[in-house]
Amino acid sequence: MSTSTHRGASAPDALADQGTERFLAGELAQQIQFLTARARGRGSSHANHMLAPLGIKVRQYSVLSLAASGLKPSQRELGEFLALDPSQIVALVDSLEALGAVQRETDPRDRRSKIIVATDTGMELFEKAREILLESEDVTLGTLSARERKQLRGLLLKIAF
Amino acid sequence: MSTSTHRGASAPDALADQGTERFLAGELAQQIQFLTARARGRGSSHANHMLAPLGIKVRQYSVLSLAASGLKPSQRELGEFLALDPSQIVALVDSLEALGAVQRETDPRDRRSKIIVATDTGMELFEKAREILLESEDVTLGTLSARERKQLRGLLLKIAF
DNA sequence: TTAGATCATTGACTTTCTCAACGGTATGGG
DNA sequence: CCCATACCGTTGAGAAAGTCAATGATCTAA
Repeated sequence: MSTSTHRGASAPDALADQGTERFLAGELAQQIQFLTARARGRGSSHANHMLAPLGIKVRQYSVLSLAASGLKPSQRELGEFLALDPSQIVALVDSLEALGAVQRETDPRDRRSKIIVATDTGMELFEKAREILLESEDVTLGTLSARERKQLRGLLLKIAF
Repeated sequence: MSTSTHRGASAPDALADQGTERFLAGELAQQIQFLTARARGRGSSHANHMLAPLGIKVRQYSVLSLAASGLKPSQRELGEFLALDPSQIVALVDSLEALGAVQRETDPRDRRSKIIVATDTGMELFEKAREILLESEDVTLGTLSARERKQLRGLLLKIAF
C-alpha cells in the first residue's frame, strides 16, 4: 500500500519513490525559476487540499486576507498587488461574495472604484483559513529552520515585487 | 507613454506605480507561500515573453532541458520530477516532437516506457532557450547579489522536493 | 463642456490542472 | 505456462487559471 490511489505531487516525498534523484545533477535543478515553480506547485497544492473543507482556495484566501486587513483595497489594487488580471479579481470577489465573506463598497471619492471589505462571516472564515495556511506553510517548509525561513522570506520579498 | 498597451505584471516595477506598497505591511506579504507564488508568476511571465520568439514556453523548456541532458528520462520520470500529471507530459512531448526537437524512443528494457531524447534540432533550440532563460533569470533576480542567489537556490532546493 | 484616461465588468480563447478510463506491457504466483 | 495485478503512456472531459480586447460608467484636465 505504498502508492495508493492518488497521483500528482500530494505525497510528502514525491520524488523519493523512484530513481529520479539523478535529475538533481542536471542543470535544470539549479535554476531558481524552476525551483520556484516547483516549490509553489507543491505548496499551493498542499494548501488547497487543506483548505478544501472551507470551500475556498489559496487564491481566494489572498483576496480575503486583504479584505480582512482593514486596508480597504479596491479591486484595481488587489489586481496589482496579487499580480492578477482585473477580470480574475472580478471572478474571485464574485465567489467570495457568494459565500457572504466579502462585500463590494463603492468608493465615495471615486464611484468607479469598489472597495472590498470582509463581512463578519468573512472574518471568521479568514481566521479559520489563516490557521490552516500557517500550518500548511509549516509543513511545506518542514526541513527549514526558523532562521532559514526568515532568510527565505527576505529573499523572496526582494524578487516578488 | 508611461503605461502603454500591456496589462498585468510584465512591467519591471508592477507595484511602484500606485500606492499599493501599503499592503506590504499586511500579513499576506509575510507569507512565504504568497511570495513564492508572486515570484513565480512574475518570473515565468517574463521568461515566457522572452522565449516567445523560439515558439516554446518555460514548460516545454523544462522537458527539453532534461531531454538534452543525456540522462535519458522516461515520460513517467519527467512527470515525477516536474511534478506534472502524465497527461501533461504527453501534450508537452507532442508539441516538442511537432517542432522536431525531441523523439520518443521505446525503452528496450520496458516496452511500455518511452525515453525522451533531444534531436540535433532540439539541442540547438535548447542552447538558444538556455541563453535566454539565464538572462531572464538574471533580470528577475536583479536586486539580488551573487551570494544571495546562491542562498536562495539552496533554500528552494530544500523545499522544492 | 468635452476629449481622454481609468475602473469594473463581460466575453472569448488558450493554457494549465485534475481526474477517470483504457490498451499494451511487465511481473510474480500458482 | 497462465493468470491476476500493477504500471506506462494515452485519450478525454471538466474545472481553474491566464491573456486579451471591448464596453459602460465615471473621473480628470484642458
